[in-house]
Amino acid sequence: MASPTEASTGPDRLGFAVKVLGRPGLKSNDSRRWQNSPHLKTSVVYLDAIFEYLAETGIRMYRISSEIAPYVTHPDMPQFHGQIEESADELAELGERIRQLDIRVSMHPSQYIVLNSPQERVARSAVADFTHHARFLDSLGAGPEAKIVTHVGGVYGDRPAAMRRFVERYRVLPETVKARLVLENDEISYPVDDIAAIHDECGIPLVFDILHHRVNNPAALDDAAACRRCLATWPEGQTPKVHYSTQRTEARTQPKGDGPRRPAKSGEHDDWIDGGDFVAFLRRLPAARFDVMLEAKQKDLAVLRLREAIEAAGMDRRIW
DNA sequence: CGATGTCAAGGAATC
DNA sequence: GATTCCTTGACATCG
Repeated sequence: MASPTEASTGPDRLGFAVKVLGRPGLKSNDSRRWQNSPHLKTSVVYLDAIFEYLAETGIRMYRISSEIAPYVTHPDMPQFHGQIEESADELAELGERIRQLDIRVSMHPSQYIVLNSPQERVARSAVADFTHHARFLDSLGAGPEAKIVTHVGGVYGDRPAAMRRFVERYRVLPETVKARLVLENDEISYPVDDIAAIHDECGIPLVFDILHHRVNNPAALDDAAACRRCLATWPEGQTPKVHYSTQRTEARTQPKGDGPRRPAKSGEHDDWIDGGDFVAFLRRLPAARFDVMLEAKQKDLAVLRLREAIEAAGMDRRIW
């Protein structure tokens, strides 16, 4: 790499999360239960096949399942805790392949990982979980753009105090975690202006999620302004990342018969990305560079379909 | 084989 | 303090 940074000079990236739909039989992690001794090494074999598929389709961004190392932080199952070390060779090899393919990877720990919880036990286990995620990405030899995405957490009846707890706990995280942790606006509790305030306190980079913003935007910031606010929080030389999805407008399962149609729940992801909306969004941010993680139910198929809309629109801004 | 129950974990609303 | 929903898929067991 020519510069100390790793920002790509190619087009910005379009990616998807975890599950592959475009080819039958590809699994994203070893999800067997503990009785059957699942292992990270098995997940790595699965990932290898997924990256082969990504190479064939030219998809250059992918969110790895946070269940990749089964039970690795489970408090009652110490026999699972050494999986990352046990898989060091396999992970190094996989990481080499990921770098050759120039794929940006990320992870997104589950809803149970809550750094700002008033319960010390919960906060400690969040730190342990982040640490394990960082250790996994480090074992791949992934660069600094391989991020771990989280939310602020709960409100607990006192928003300022809950935000302060996030900041205080972020400040004392291990450096390996701080190098990778990024904060996303959520659909219920913490909109962009709140996470921006948290960034101002502790410097954590922000991931703009457009769907969450559209359903949780009390400050009435427009999409492009809110996005710009988040993009500006990233360190020089790292390409920011944005989450993009289209809101489902009609419930997936409808009552049988001629009865009234049931509306979708607010904030539910649609199967696909609205290409016209996406192109319009990008056109409002002509000078900005950022990678886009799509969160559509049709996963990789939605990436492939969105490419068609981008091409048809004849965009100047390059994203693929 | 198809149907059904289960899964480590938190938060919030409800009673 | 206990219960249920949130949301998701796929494993695992049952009939």
